[in-house]
Amino acid sequence: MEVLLGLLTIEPMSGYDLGQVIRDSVGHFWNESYGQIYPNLKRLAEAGQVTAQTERQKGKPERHVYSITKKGRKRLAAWLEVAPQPEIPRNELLLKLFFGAQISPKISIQHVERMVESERAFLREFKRIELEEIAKSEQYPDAPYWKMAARFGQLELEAHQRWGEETLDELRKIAKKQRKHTEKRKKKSHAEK
Amino acid sequence: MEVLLGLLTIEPMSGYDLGQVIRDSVGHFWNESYGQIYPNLKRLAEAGQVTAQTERQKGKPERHVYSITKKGRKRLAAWLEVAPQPEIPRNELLLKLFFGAQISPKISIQHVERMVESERAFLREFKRIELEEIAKSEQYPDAPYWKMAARFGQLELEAHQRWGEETLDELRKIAKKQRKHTEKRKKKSHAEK
DNA sequence: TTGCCATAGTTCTAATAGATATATGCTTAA
DNA sequence: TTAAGCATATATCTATTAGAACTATGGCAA
Repeated sequence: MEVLLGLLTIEPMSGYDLGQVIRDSVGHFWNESYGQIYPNLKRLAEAGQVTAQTERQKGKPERHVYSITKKGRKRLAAWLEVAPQPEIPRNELLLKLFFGAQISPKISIQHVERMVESERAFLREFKRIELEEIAKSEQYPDAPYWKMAARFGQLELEAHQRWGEETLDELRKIAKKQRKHTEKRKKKSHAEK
Repeated sequence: MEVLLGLLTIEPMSGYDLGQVIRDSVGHFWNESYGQIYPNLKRLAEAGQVTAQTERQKGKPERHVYSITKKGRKRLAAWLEVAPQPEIPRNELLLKLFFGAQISPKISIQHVERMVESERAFLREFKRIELEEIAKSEQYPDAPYWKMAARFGQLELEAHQRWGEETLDELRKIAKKQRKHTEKRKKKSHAEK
């Protein structure tokens, strides 16, 4: 909920815009579905923490643009000062890997490869964002903070890539060992025929 | 739900045990509340994927020990082969940092320091676990997989520590600059009196 | 004309954390 | 002796959330 207030300090926006901006600016560490955005904007408006202006648009549907109020800024500031709660972890890849002995190592290899590949694309995206932030840093007082948040994502992705490489090595060793073992088995069974 | 099946492949356990084991073994990347554990065990039992045995205990309440069935093993294996979905991020510290320009840098410093300190304790815990895993690795076919999952946590924590240090440096610079600016302001306002 | 896409918003379902509560016993302190 | 605290063990409930599914407005292309 407070992410809406935070983003409205940058500029007034519609619910749809907020959804887009959340995805594009804080999406690597925060998520908010439209199922929450719209009802929460309504709540915030009722509480006098944002105001809504209806706009007619050419070629598009009519939209409600929300602006933060003084009251909203106060609420945001109060929230920002509260100690953050830790993230609740829920990493399906790791859970599947943890029980990996129940399946072929080839499957685990695929799971890890998929992650490594998709996160590589995100890493490239961070490089691009970094260049943009440098260009913007004179315009916005928030920019150093944005950069710090982005840096977290970058370091995390680098750690994931490193882990991915190590883990693929290990899994390939296990797969090789198993193949050997399977071949041994086959040989033995052939000899028995 | 499938984490329950996975852990029951290791040994039969009660719901309470499962809660403890989840916290202690996969807790750095997976969470499951008792609000899910009990209803899900019931569901799994109804589906014939686990069986329940009631035990009387001396000095403690009666307990239901669950064992995985063949059917349960099949379900687990099928689930393990499905491509994992990415984690939904929700990192409150980063969100609060992102909007840090709205508050004093001192508050942001506190938030980051708190994280660095608490994750340092987790890092020490990983070192301890690592020694244990080495000792166990002959006993369990799963042990290499457990080690890989633990390694992820370790690398992630190291990345967080690194980020924390960089970020505290940066925040301290901002705070210093602001203090200077505030003193300049004070001087100026004093001169105007 | 229909389908697709983008903008814009709403409702609904399934899932989850964690708070709260209950129950069984044992131990310790008042 | 009683109450509180603790561990084991389970169950219920509330608030929150993602994302699927849906509706609406327009424009453009097949």
